[in-house]
Amino acid sequence: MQNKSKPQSVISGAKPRERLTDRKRASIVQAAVEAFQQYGYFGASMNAIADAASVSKRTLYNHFDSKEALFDAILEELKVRVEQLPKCEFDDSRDLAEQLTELAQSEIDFFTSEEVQAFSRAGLSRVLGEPDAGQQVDPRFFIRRVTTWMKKAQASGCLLEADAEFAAMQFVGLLRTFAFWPTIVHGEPPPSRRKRNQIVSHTVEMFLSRYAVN
Amino acid sequence: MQNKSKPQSVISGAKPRERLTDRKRASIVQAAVEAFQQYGYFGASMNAIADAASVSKRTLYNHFDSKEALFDAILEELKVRVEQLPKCEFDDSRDLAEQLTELAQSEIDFFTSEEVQAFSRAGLSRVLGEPDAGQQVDPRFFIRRVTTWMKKAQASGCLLEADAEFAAMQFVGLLRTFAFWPTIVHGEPPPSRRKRNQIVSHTVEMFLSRYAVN
DNA sequence: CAATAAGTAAACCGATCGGTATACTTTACA
DNA sequence: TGTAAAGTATACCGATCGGTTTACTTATTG
Repeated sequence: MQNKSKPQSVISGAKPRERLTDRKRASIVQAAVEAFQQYGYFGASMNAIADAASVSKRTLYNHFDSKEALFDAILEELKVRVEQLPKCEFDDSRDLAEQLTELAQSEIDFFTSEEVQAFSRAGLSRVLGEPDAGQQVDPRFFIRRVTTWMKKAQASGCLLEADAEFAAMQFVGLLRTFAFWPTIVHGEPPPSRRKRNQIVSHTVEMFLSRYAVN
Repeated sequence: MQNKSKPQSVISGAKPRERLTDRKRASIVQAAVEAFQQYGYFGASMNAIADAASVSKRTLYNHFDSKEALFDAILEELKVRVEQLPKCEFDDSRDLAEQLTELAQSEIDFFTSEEVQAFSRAGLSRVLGEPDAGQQVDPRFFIRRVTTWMKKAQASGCLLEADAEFAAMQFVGLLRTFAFWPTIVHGEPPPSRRKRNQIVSHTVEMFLSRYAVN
């Protein structure tokens, strides 16, 4: 018997006194996230996940009926995370650039986080190998928050009228160009806090130079 | 031992009057591109590629020592393609927006093309499953053309001084946000000519509103 | 404190993978 | 036209995969 103090789910919060079965489950999820990140969906074997989780293979299959089910369970947890992001309501009494900066910052913090990175890599590798099975995620889902912000800012007359969703994609796209895709594709380390601030400020600057009312 | 005498593109279709061995090779490559695109690097099996190419497995391995070699051979062809893109030299006697539009258009045409899409999917699926073995592609490679354009435009005083590579990434990133990643990730059909023109014009507009000297 | 739910290790299954071996036929060219 | 190069079909190899089975031990709980 080795570590009794296995960390909890990478994705959900910490809970100190859990039943063994819950700890096992959390251990599995953590190992799965790491394995999927490191080797992709197909490269991560259930054997390896069970080993890394210090769990017998049968236990793994008692918790999750299949590799797919395991993956989907993690995906579901991730979606919850997205919905728990701060609301970022537009407030026309506050400075526009300041609010945009906040929005960009929370956005960039989200998708440079380890869990999101891990799962994006895994999800991408899966969708690339099983084009059919991957359409469970709405492309608009991850920019919905920004889109609604844009709409409100436009309605308040603080932003030029334009296709809000398009503008939101430009905004998020600029962030992802520097802080998401390079990490995913080239395995670069995620940008430092300082780097991220630069990216955010350049993005806000470009966005406002196009959409600010003057 | 691979190439003997083969100036013709491996990626494009087979020509009628070739030696049998060349036709076989071309057939293999074509089948491989399609298989890699459809099933990803790991999902595409050498058996399936041989069958699809109407070639015996031994012939496949006579042309390419391994799956990796086959993949790399195609990758090499793709690089040549990139280098053959029109030069797009900056010309300060011409309208800035017009030139930027041309640059964007040739850029977007390139990475919405079927071959580039196919190979991006394959390359991505591979790099996600073998993070170590995939770093043969320089991230700067695909924006080099735009970067040098930016530098010349800046030197001519037509664009605001700024980090040329960063600006190039913003420019290309905006294009890819709409015309590359959605196709790769969500399997959407590539945007129509009309759609692409819209993307180009919005991108040029945003870019100029930030970097044009006025 | 039993009963039972959940855990363990290890062998096993059928399928598939990348790649090779064998034995033979077709194509290309000096 | 004869021979070497390149093609074919098919079976095979060892490894690994997702998932199951067996026989047993440990935790949790009424």
